[in-house]
Amino acid sequence: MATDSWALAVDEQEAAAESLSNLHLKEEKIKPDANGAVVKPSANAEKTDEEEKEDRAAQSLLNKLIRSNLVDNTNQVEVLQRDPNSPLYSVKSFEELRLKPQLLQGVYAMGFNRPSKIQENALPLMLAEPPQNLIAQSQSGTGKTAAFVLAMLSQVEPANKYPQCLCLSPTYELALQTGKVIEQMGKFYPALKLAYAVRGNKLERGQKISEQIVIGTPGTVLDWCSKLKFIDPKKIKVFVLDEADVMIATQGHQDQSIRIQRMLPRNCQMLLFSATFEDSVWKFAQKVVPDPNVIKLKREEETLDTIKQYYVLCSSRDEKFQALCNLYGAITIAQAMIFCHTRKTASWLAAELSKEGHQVALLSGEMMVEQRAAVIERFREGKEKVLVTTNVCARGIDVEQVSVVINFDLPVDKDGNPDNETYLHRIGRTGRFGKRGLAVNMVDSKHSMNILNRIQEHFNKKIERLDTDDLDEIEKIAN
DNA sequence: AAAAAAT
Repeated sequence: MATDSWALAVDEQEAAAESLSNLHLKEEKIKPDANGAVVKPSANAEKTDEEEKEDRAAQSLLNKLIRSNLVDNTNQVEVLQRDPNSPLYSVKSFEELRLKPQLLQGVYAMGFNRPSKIQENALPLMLAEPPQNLIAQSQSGTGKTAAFVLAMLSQVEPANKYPQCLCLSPTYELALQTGKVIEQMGKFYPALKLAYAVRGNKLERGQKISEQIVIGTPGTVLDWCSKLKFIDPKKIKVFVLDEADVMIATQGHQDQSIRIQRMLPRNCQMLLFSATFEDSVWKFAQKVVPDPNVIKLKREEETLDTIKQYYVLCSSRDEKFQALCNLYGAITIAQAMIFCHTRKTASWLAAELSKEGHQVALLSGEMMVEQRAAVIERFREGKEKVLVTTNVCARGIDVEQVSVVINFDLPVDKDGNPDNETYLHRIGRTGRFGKRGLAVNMVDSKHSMNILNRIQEHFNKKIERLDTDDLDEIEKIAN
């Protein structure tokens, strides 16, 4: 894929990051000590025996907490076709799909050998002639992104220098992440270009863009299609809604998403993907998508089997903070995300943690986009171990080393009711692609205990108490 | 309440 200025900037950042991390590896080279035991010199150089002991305790705590069943791949896929008479089939290999050679090359270059469960069923429908509309629900980390990127890339005509595929994401960070997948998978199309319709990406007025694929957030995309006329929506062939439930929910980005959708041509293919669809949203989805095919991965609660869930009982925000500090040694063994309800709490918590001498990163919607891009990049590279954030990072953000999610505030909607979908998405940031994960919920009142109990009932999955003052009890619970 | 816009 030809790189535009934005993509080039990303490439340069990556190259710089790579050389930095190589340097880091050299410094950290593991070598045996005098007794033949292998230690990481830089990790223990300035630590006292006491601190080392704490480190070991934290490591063993983490290992016990996240020990869990391996992924059970027995999830069943349910497929409802818009034409029940046409043959139902799934593919077991990418070759069967007869993709263009450049696309197949891109698929293999990304390390995909065979389709995932959702891809087996979704790809034949999406690539059928004529193109089919699809509403698909499957858990976090099952390959939804690759599925719809493949659909866009197989429909696109690189020779036509105007936007033909449009993908909407709920946040800036997710748009960047998905854009990277599009760039990687499409890199063997020499003439293909991708445009990012996100905040801060300002273009010169008065001309159309030539990129064949556009990824973006709703507000900017709407502007590009209507007021600024950078995009001719009538020429869009494939329209993708990622995290579709929040994109069409009244509480979410419904207005803008639907306004964009109405500008598209009648025969435009519509693809809706999400891990969750609350009942009312599911009904609305089937109303706005003409003749949809529907794919559901049964037993959504299976997701939770690879994630150990706990709660910590406190009586105030300050106590939650203390409990979090007690846990800190354990959570920083790998990477962790800490979710707060408001931007204000997030920035307060990040400040308090750094006052305690902990290195943390902060990410919320009140920050400038340049800053947000830099923070998420540092977190991805592992330069930041702990990310304090809001619901901006609840969905889709995929950082492999994240093994701990902490709900400093439980997810609630605007009426103060438990937000089960957001809960599932948040803790789904860990335990991705079959890895194990740990979720810790901080409770600070009768009210939030009630919220937690309702979440527990909704998923019918025990959330156990964790006492961060008592290491013995932690061990006991972990066993 | 958060996110999302060149308003």
